[in-house]
Amino acid sequence: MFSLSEENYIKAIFHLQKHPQSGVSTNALAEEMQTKASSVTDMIKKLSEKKLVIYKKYQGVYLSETGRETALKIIRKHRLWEVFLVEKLDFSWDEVHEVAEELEHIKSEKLILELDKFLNYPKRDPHGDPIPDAKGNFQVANKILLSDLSIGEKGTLVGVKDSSSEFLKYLDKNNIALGKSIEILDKEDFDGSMLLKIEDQTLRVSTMVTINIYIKV
Amino acid sequence: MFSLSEENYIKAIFHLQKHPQSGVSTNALAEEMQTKASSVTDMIKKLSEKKLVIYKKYQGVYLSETGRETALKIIRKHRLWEVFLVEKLDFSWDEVHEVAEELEHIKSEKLILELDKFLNYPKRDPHGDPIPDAKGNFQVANKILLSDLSIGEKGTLVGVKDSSSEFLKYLDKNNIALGKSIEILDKEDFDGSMLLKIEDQTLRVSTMVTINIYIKV
DNA sequence: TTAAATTTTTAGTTTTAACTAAAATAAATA
DNA sequence: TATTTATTTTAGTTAAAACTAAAAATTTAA
Repeated sequence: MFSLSEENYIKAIFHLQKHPQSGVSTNALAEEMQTKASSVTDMIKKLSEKKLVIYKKYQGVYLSETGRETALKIIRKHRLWEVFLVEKLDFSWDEVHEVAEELEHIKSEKLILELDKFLNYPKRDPHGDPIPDAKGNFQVANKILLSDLSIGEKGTLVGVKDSSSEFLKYLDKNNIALGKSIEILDKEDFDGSMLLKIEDQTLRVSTMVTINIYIKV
Repeated sequence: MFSLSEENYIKAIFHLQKHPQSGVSTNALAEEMQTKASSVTDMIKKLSEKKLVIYKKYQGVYLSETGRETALKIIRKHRLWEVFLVEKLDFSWDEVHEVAEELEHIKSEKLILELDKFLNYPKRDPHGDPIPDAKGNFQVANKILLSDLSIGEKGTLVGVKDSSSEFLKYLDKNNIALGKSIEILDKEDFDGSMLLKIEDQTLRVSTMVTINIYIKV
């Protein structure tokens, strides 16, 4: 149906489109895809001809409805495979991304349907991100960034924004994991760092950490 | 490491090399790869530069030791995924090949090590073919073609030569499966067809069938 | 509101892996 | 052995997806 490269572009546009409501810029896409702006323009033209994106010169690019559906299918596959790797093959949450990046492109409806069943229809991946169902629907959690909480507020860790291996290993090392309860004991106005009570332990973390953790209050 | 196309060529050469002890011909490879002889020549030159094959113009091509190891790794992955699909995801043995053709190219040592463990180190795939271990070793079964048996001989069905969906569905329909005991009740000299006793049923099959079933006597 | 800086697009190349057509080599046959 | 036939290789193209360098459009700033 679509080439590897086309699928990766669609996915990248989907991820970048979330933040701004405006179109995705050529440069932003080039950055995300680790390529040059000129290559992006070429590919966008192709995707536009295939009706996967809406594109006007110099105006940025948007996913069409078909494009959005395509993106959600790929994301569904990616996240289901991540669950598989962690729950069945003993991968840790910082090891799954790269492999899932490859597995997400395997083309078989049945494979994903059966994998979903085998995993018992999981709703979230190992990083707390929602898994779209076969129709592309998924629940958007009412989560907020840890950095937006004030002293005294409490919540549960439900996701991470940065899924890099480095960040996840830091969390592991400090015993911070999905589902743990967190309370803000203190917050430093100066640099935004926080003193947290995570279950029974107390820990001071920098803004780099607080802006990458999602909390459900 | 190697491109998708390179891996598929290596695999094809491995499969074709089994039969004749001589080199694999350009035309045979073209047939196997569903491409033109000229494309094959191009690719063989590249594989030769990468030391995966041994090649002299007009002399056919052979896998080098590295090439053989590479082929066995891909075959190991293919067959492990087939076991996964059948045992965990309820695929039938005629549905697994295509998907495994894609999965076999996923690049992760850990993935295959863990998958092997998860499946409890299977020795054979759903079609009875041996699965190489992590070092590339596998047991060669002392199997023979059903067509080579004579009236009165008995054995167990241990594999199929043709793994096409059509053939496998034919076997399913007639209740012929791996592990079943088979006895030759009669054999027609004229066309090679056989009257078989398979467990409790009696069935007449054509040569097309007998030359594609492996028996262990 | 021009001029400078930035972003984006165009034009032209490169690489990979295919292709066609024609030439070269090897094998088969008269 | 000479000639015909079949196989294999070479030469030159094509398409996808990247690239560089330069031109065009947009945005920012003087």
